[in-house]
Amino acid sequence: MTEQQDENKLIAQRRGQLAALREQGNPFPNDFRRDALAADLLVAHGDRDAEELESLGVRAAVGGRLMSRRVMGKASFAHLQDMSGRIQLFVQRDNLPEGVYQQFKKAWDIGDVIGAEGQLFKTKTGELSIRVDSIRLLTKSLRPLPEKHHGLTDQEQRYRMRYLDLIMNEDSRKTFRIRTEAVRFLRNYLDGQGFMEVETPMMQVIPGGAAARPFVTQHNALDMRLYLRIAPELYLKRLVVGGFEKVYEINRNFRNEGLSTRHNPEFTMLEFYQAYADYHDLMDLTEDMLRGLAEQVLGTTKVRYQGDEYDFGSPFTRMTVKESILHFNPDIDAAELDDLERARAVAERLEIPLKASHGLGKAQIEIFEKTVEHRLMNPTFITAYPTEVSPLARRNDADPFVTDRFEFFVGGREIANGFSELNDAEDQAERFRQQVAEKDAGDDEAMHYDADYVRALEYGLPPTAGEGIGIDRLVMLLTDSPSIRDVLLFPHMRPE
RNA sequence: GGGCCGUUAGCUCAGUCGGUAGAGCAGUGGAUUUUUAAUCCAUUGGUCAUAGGUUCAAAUCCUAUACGGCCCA
Repeated sequence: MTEQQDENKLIAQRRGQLAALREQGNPFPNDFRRDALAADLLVAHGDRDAEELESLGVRAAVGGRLMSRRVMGKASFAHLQDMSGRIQLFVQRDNLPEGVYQQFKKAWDIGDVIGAEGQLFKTKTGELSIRVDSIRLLTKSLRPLPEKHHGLTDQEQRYRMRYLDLIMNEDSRKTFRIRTEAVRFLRNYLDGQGFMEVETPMMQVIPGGAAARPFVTQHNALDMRLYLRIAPELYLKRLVVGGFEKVYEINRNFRNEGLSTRHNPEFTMLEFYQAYADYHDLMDLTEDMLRGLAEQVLGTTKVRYQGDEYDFGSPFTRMTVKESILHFNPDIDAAELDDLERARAVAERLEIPLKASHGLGKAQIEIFEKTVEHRLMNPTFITAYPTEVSPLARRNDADPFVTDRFEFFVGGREIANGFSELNDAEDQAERFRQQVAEKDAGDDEAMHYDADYVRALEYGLPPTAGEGIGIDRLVMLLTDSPSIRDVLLFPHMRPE
């Protein structure tokens, strides 16, 4: 958008007012100091009656954005909005120095940032208000705010101009406060369990730890290609090798994929690793942590999402991939899932396209994703993922066809993925070689061979379990948001 | 990538069968010293997303493009 394109008469008018204000001095002063927030005043004095307030004579200086103005001749009511909420101002001509009321009425606009001071009182309708005896313009706003009662509803504008969305929509402010509170809870929880927060590279020479297409960038001085990370996993496990036996990181991952209501190119992941633990321990931890999270952030373990309700209070369901397929597909026989040819026939019946290179494990997962995943509504752990689709997970001792791995689902969506780590360096090397073969065969999401990671494992990774939790999807659940864009302050958008 | 829907005043939205572009809020002028979607009177404001096409005539019908929303892969 060019500078001039969206100018209009309303903006021109305000520029005129600003020019007039410049004549009188700096229209952007920064010497006003407030001593109260709207919500704090309401908490402290909202319940007092008119006489009590009058006798107490409480004064307050508030700063905020002018959100409404009702002029009734020589007196006006207005609402000021600050970071905490809103408070009403009662502005009277005869209570202000000569000329100030006229400025308030004519030169200032809704949307301007104002500082005001006066005594608290109750209006005859009982609303706590400030009887203003001092008021100043602190920032002139040049653009008109959206309509006061419908607000800003256009999704595109809400995403592109989040600042305006935040000014206008309390729901939006609430969503991002919950997001911050949720992340804070998770940090506190893990800190309390003795985990250490760390930061690992966002730019990697070999993008590892997940199956995804990376973003590519260029380091000029070293003249080399670098990748934005798709996961921190392999670095966090190097730290466990180094003796930091309980670590976590909350940070951005980048995946070069399409956009959808569940996908943004950059998204936030919590990953944590714990030595001398297995995937059962992490399921227990996850269950306790997420139940506590819901209680802390929502005040209840019943999470309402898009008209449904998910119960985080009861023990989370746990079943294997195969059990879940049989549970949701009564027409499939257990034996059909144990034979590649028969599993392929099942996939064909379900209209799932399989590549010739896909083995039995991949076939099972395709059937699972098509028929089970979207039906896992209440919190559910699915375990025993095939080794074929789990190149970094430890094989199960009793059944090496599967790994000691789980994924966690709520509302039909994958929220977390965890497993006992593969710490057999020779097995890991072999699995990397298989991934490379798949990449050579055309799978551009297959992993690279990471020789330094294998070398780290050769020094010895203690028995360890690790997990990743998708923060954005978790916050979507907690805030009843239908799109990932609703929980990202600045979601990725095509250029205007 | 495919399908469906949307784009009209600063914002929220109407716009009939193709026949002069509408409302509310905001703004502007006026009245108003307890309003809170304040009220009352008057009033300004439009590249109907963009580019083509059909037609005597297009916001309206057709095509393409852009951006967005929803669903599917």
